[in-house]
Amino acid sequence: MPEKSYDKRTHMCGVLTEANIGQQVTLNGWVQKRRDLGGLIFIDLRDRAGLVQIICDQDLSVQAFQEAEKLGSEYVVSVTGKVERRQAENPSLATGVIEVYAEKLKIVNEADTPPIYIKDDDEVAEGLRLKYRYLDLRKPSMQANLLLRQQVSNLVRLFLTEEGFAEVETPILTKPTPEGARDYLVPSRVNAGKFYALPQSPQLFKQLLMVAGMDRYFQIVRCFRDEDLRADRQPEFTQIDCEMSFVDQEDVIDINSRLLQHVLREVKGVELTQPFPRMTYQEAMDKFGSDKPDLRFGMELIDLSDLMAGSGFKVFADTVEKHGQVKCIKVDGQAENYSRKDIGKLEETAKTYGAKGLAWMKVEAEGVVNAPIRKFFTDEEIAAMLERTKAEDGDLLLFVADQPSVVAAALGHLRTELAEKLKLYKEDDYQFVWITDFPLLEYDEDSKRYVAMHHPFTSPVEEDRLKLKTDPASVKAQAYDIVLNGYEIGGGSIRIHSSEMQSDMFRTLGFSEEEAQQKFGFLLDAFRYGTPPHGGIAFGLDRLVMILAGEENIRQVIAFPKTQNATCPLTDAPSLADEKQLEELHIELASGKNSK
RNA sequence: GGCCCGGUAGUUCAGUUGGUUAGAAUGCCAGCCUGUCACGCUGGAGGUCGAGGGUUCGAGUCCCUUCCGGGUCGCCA
Repeated sequence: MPEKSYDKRTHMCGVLTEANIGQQVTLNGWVQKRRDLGGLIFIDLRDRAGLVQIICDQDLSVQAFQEAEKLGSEYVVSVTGKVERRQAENPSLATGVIEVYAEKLKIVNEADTPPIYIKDDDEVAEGLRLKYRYLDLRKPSMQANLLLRQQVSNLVRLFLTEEGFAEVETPILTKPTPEGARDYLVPSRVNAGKFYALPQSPQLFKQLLMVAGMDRYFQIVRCFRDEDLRADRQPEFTQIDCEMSFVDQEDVIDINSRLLQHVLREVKGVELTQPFPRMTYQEAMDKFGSDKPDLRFGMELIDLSDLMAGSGFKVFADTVEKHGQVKCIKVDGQAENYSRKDIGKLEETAKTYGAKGLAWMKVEAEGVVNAPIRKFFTDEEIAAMLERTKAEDGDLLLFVADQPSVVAAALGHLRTELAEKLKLYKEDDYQFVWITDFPLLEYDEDSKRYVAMHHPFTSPVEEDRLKLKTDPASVKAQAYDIVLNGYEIGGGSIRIHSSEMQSDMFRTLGFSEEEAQQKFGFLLDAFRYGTPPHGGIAFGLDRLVMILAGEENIRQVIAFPKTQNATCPLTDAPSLADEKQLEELHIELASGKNSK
């Protein structure tokens, strides 16, 4: 019988310590690095557990030495030898006090020179990293991210299971949803001309599971949305999806706060106190200009509208007159560090969010205000502004005057941009906040109708129920988002559980009776057979793991992500279909010609 | 769909006002080297300057188009 190409390993590379000194071990791994000193060859051998140094000395083993001479980067080898204490320790390596004296070395498989560096501090273009993802994933940081992801999934799964949640799978081939994001469509071969959609979320199925009496459901589930990508958005992503029966908003918030507390404790060793902070949507927008405020730092938006109403600065006064706002943020101690040019750049940022400009003031020594707009204000007005903003010498004030949504967007984004630049927060700080009291509906100018802010199955708060017909815009929703460090990592609501209420909601959204029946008839039917009050939440697992991993990009915690173009450089998906396949699927391309 | 940034050696980048043969580091190849760990030393190979078109005596450099990557606005119930 021919000898196997490798010897069975006894240990992982990265786990060897002083305790193994004197032991004979067999390691299987990849050549991270070979240092050939002529008569002596060092190899850094890598596996998932880490690196260990192998030493090949011809006085000890001619076989091992001769094989080692042939090694290149990323060759797969099998090494047997004795663990010994090093002559010179390497404190930067976990296994740095020991090394393995190779007695036998087998080249298990050769490797072409890798096109990208396989080390954590590389700066290889991301497109290349994705094309050679199987090499990129050999990097310790990427392996750590994937393992962290598994750890979080496991913690969630165990926690929810212990809390009585049942894990149930729901269909991936499902029905297109009229509201919400664009669907990925899947043609049906056996039903000519008909399509499934990939789920944007298992929303309706989890509600049906509540009707089914499952009481508490969860699923760690892939979801799909055919929208443009961002650093924190992929077209397919994973949700931790939960639903509970006979609960109110407080119940859902409580259990999920405890879930997050548990995850943070286990993963980060951080002890968060309960209850988590709360903020209404309105308060978040007013103070932070965002419904996902980053609470790791202050720099809140300060409203000066009342002071500016009759001021000498016409731009501000007129804006207030037209029901707009004048707000500012105070950048502590940065007056000297921001030149006009720097402020000009900030103004460009403000303009991307619709602001017409960015006014500024620098408070110099002894309360003297330096600003192009200084001349428009009386001393009393300046004094009032300084008092309101609590501005001190050396502070920089940045003002935006516009309609409230523009002021919020512009100052909200400036706030986070400045905080990042000025490092106003610690990387290992985890600030959760629940955002509540969202509006149920918002008016959509494009379609000239109300659309659900969360989704059309969200229940209004009890006291606003009757206003659904008379004053839809003022109705608050029993909806809540959980925000971590400025990222929305989850959101949910108490759902509508009566058929009539759900019909009312569809009417408010402008659906005809027929449309509602055709699109959601199955839900309305289900609701007639004894539906418990229910509600739930869904977390974005990728985003949560991204934050816990300290990454700024969701692709870093997904094994095989898509590029901004929603393509995969590794597999070259999406690709053209062959003609036969299209024919089977009853598809004719718009060009009129199906071809490769 | 809009805006911004980028694309030059396998990789990361530099490349002046448009001007001779497009450079560096690293990687790779060859030789030397018994305590390296960013090993060292010597030598070498390696380029469709993303693609196409234009301006020019002359384009990596200027103009137009286009493709690709990243960020972002819109979009993401």
